[in-house]
Amino acid sequence: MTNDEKSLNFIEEIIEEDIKNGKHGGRVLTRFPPEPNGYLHIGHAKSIVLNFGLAQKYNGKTNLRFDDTNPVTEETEYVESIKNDIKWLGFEWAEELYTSDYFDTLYGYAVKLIEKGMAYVDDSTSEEIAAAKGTPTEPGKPTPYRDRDIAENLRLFEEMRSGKYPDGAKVLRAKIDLASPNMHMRDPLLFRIKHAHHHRTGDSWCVYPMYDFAHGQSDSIEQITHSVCTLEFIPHRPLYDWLIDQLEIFPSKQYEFARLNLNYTVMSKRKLLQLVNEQYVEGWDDPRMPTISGLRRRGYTPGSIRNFCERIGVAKRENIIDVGLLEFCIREDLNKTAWRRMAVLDPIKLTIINYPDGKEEMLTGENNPEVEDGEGEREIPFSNALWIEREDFMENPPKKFFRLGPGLMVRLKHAYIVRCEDFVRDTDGHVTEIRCTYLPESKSGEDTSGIKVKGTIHWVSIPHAKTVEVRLYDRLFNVENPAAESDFKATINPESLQIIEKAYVEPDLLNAISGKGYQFIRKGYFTLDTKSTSDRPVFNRTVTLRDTWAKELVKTPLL
RNA sequence: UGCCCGAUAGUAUAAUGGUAGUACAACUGAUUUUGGUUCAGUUAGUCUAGGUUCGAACCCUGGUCGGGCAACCA
Repeated sequence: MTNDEKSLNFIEEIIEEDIKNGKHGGRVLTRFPPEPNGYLHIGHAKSIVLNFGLAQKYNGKTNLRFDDTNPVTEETEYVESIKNDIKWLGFEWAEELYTSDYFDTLYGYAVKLIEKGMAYVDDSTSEEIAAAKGTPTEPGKPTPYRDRDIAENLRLFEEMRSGKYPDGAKVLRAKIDLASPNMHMRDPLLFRIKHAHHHRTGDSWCVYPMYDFAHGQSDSIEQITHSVCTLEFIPHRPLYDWLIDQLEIFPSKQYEFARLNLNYTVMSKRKLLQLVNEQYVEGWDDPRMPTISGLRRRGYTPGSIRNFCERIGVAKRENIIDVGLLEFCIREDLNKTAWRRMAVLDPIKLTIINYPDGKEEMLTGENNPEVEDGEGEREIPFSNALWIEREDFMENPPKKFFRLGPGLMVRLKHAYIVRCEDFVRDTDGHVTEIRCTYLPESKSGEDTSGIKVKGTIHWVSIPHAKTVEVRLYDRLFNVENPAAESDFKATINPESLQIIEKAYVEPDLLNAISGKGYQFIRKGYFTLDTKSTSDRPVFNRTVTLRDTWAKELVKTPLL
């Protein structure tokens, strides 16, 4: 296989085979079918990239269909967020559709099934129905209502629809096989009574179809060619096919792939909702959440997420992806696009004793060293009083410490080489100031000093520094698979958010553009928070830079 | 103990009866005015037992392990 050829995933293989055989005239129509009862997360992104990607690749289209058959959990707020997230990811749907658009048709399908003697109204309670279904190892038994005649079933179903009965009094069930080894074929429920207000159809219905009598039928109505869903629907497939067969409608086909799991996070909507409701996080878009909106606020780009979804592949085996791969994808993206700026998060003062008091000069630094022209440059004010990072100085540095310490030299990024001559302690013995001399002939771009130094550090001129708030995020959970714990909330990382109320940044950072990524040199990638204001700028750390020095410290601790 | 799905380096994913490859991670080294980037390289894999075959990750059989299935949820 050459580099140009990319191997196909199993669904692509199926589609190519179908196209080759002229199935549906080579037409490909997929759908993305979210239930509007929560926000989209990175797992949905995998499905979105798959479904829309398949259509793009094979010259087809993708419908967006809200699977809104359960009025009690679904809300318009979720519809809006879902549409927004899909667009942000960069995809366009062919049609915006709702399963609730098909309620009339679905009702008609049910009548048709009753008329064929393939469905019946059951007055049993849900407990009775569950008991009569048997167990995986024992066949089910019929309830007393299974053999009602067609006319009576028709009349009762009509009465269910007209509101004659309270919730739970009756259900419509398919008449299939109570002894089937597949539990889903033991006379599954088709319609249930719910006197509830629906976010789109209002109060016009009090019977609502179940998933199994809505999803496949909606696929068929839309003439979806490839209905791609996750593994847990495999046992539903015989029912999916049975219903389409009995109703004699367009034969959509269902294919299942393994959903995405990411380590150190949770992916179920129920758990995410719990984190939101119980205020472990700020909301669905908290930057620690694996939601699309959370990742967006954190500073992830649509391209990085799409790329991640393509790299993880599509298969049928269960998987847990290392969140490190997601981080790799955003670093790869931001390294090429983020503008470089300097910010000091944990400051200590550095004074240049041979640089005149009150003197200042404007230095320049390219915005982006990864591209040819640097995407322009910005000015950086310099003086004899600077903030540097506290961790860039050590009183007793080891051999491989390429930063400041007594007698050591470093380059100040975009500025001069300095040598540490001295340092000052307070009465408690803490270092409060580092005193250096600088080499005037070592200025960046016009260095004639002939001196080479191993380290370069970032800095901010104290008289020119601006202050901003910086939020550092870490993984939300301390264990790889929180969902496997008896109490997943007990494994929440108490240090998942660290707020630095006063970080010093170079002045140009006040011009930061919302939505753009910035690299704080040597510290990581950051972006403006959605709640940032010009009075009080707030930056979120998207991800740190790779840090081989930190690894070195783990291998050979300094002290 | 019924039915269904699955099993390839640490994690994912290819190889579709003919040299087990790729990415991330890890580790070496080079380059570097970011301990970033980039470049070169190293380590590391077919769950198991049989069978078919000149030849099996791939086909067949048994086993083992993991996951799913009995919501008026989707």
